[in-house]
Amino acid sequence: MEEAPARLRGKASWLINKVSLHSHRLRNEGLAAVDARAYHFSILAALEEFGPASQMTIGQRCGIDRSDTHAMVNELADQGFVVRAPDTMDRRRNVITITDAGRKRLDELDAVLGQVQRQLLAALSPAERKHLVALLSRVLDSHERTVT
Amino acid sequence: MEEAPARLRGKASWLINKVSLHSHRLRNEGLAAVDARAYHFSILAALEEFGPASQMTIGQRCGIDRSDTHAMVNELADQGFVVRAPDTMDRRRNVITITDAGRKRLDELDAVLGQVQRQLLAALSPAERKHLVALLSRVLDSHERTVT
DNA sequence: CGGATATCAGGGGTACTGAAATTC
DNA sequence: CGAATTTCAGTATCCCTGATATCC
Repeated sequence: MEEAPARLRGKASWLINKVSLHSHRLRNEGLAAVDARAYHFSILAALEEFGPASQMTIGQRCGIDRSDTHAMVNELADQGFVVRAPDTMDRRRNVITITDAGRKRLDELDAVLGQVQRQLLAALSPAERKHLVALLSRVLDSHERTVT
Repeated sequence: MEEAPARLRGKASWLINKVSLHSHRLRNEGLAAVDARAYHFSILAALEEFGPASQMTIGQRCGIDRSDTHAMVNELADQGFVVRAPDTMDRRRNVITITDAGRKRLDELDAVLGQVQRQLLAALSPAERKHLVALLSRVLDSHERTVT
């Protein structure tokens, strides 16, 4: 790409969008190599950290839409990384539980995504990477807290 | 959204994706209020800064796909903000030129997007906003330069 | 001829919406 | 009854590819 117009280059919204595209590409390439998708990692991470949960709860924790959560849980269940079982206490719910294979898968995907972070932020020093993560976290928090 | 899993919160790729979603939402809301789209601003900015150009060149400068460039130029031409004329030197090309109305429109959209930046980065101090833009610019440059 | 541009048709992924069925 | 959860069907936008026609 040629040099972009100054009015674009200076805008955070444009930069974030462009960096997000590179991030998407690197992430999907890395995960495709192990036959996984980004949502797989998100869901497994939520189940490992917070324990078994309904699909609704998983979606809220990961920021995944209810429709998409359903499809992704299906894929993970087909691969044996989670188990879907009806909740005996509240039969509207399904309880999703991570399996031992799912835990291994989570660690595998975490390693892949760690490498993706290094590729994505290769131009920054370790201290700068932490600073970028901190700044983005504060921006994100400010928008997610106001929703509630 | 509830608190996301730590494995997600710490990853730059995940943060960028989430922030990008908020950015998209704020930007589209702001632009929709004046009946515009993000690509309109990009194209007008490129024409104003670099002068009349073919659709191919505009696309390269703004990072817009050739198919989308065509449709967006159509919209801008319908609104009288640009003029499309065949290039007398090279009749494969269309030369796109910004109009006076287009220049006014560019300033209008720039003001809207300036407000969007302030909303998006409301949690950060002016110095932190500059730092974030600088970090993102370096990340972006490192990925766009290697492509060539 | 090869190479470049513009145009059209359409695919694929992601985020999202509406509505039905079930259960609390 | 209203509210919550799951599930399915479908929409919208964006990014991208393939193919064709035209012209250098």
